[in-house]
Amino acid sequence: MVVDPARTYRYRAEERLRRTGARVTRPRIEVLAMLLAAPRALTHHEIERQVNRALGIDRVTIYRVLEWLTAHGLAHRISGDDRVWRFNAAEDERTHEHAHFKCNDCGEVICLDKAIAARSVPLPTGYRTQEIELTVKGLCADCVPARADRHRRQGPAQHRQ
Amino acid sequence: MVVDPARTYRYRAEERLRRTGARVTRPRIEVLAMLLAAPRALTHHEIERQVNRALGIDRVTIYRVLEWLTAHGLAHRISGDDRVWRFNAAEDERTHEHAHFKCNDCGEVICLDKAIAARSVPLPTGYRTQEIELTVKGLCADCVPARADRHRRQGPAQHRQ
DNA sequence: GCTCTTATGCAACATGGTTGCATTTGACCC
DNA sequence: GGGTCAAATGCAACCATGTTGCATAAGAGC
Repeated sequence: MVVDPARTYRYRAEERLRRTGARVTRPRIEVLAMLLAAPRALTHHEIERQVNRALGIDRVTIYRVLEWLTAHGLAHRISGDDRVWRFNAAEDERTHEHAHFKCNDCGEVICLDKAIAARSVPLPTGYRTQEIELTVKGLCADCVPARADRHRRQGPAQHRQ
Repeated sequence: MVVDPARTYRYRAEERLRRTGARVTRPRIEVLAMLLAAPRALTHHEIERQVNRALGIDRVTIYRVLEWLTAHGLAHRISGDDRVWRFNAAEDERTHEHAHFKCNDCGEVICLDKAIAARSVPLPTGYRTQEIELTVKGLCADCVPARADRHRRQGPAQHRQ
């Protein structure tokens, strides 16, 4: 039996939305489905390009949907050093460990959640830890081979947004 | 013997600038002196408020000076989740470990460099680590006691910028 | 299908940072 | 001390990312 993959993600998205008790709307379904389908964290831009073009959903709505999904634990937001937020579907509706990898060349961000035990870090007296965020930066599998080459000719790639 | 502390920092700043071999200018001296004097990372805003008001140095120049200091290893840039860059004087002109504490209440950022051994983190096949960035978030010594209290009355504080 | 709340779309705005270009200035040389 | 010239500065205009206010549309319970 052949299934349209996008449809499957939409269905899963709808289900999750329904569980929150809030309204299940087209923009929420589409954005969450896109996050569920993505193998890495997506920027507002990437989502807008697809969802706005296909369905004419407004960019402000997308911002608001992303904020709402984050607030309701269906997605989480990763802030990098390029001043662009990236979003993931929350794997299992509990908070995750905020461990990420970011490619210094193409800007790709992926989650590393597992494996990273958030150990305690010594702080000055009186300070209190609430969360620990670990970001590994480097080169992703696509950029490791491409890099030396590309740099010789034209400098680093534009980051995906 | 009594010494004007600001003058001392300016002197140290000048010395470091001179060692780079590049031009030693007023904006560079002032900005670097301010970073050297600060016990925590400063935002462009904080620097601008002081340096622009006192000396009329342009905000664009401050941006460029900060960029230049960073590129020359005299300062480093910390990017938080509020889309604001913060700057530290580089302690010893070698790269540091990028371990920071950020207060979730007032936004203060301090360096934790020591103590945090950058251990290796397992990545997917083909990925390569270049740097590891560790940010601990929580409450600073000033905000731990103030918080419960303030929250009851008026919500969290504005971050410093 | 009616009603009421909530979400959406649109336009205008805010913030943080960048670029282009004419003018000024630090540093080297005499 | 003064001349020279590349490099730094100041200014204005710009850009990217994200926000706000408000009128309209559309879920969901009945």
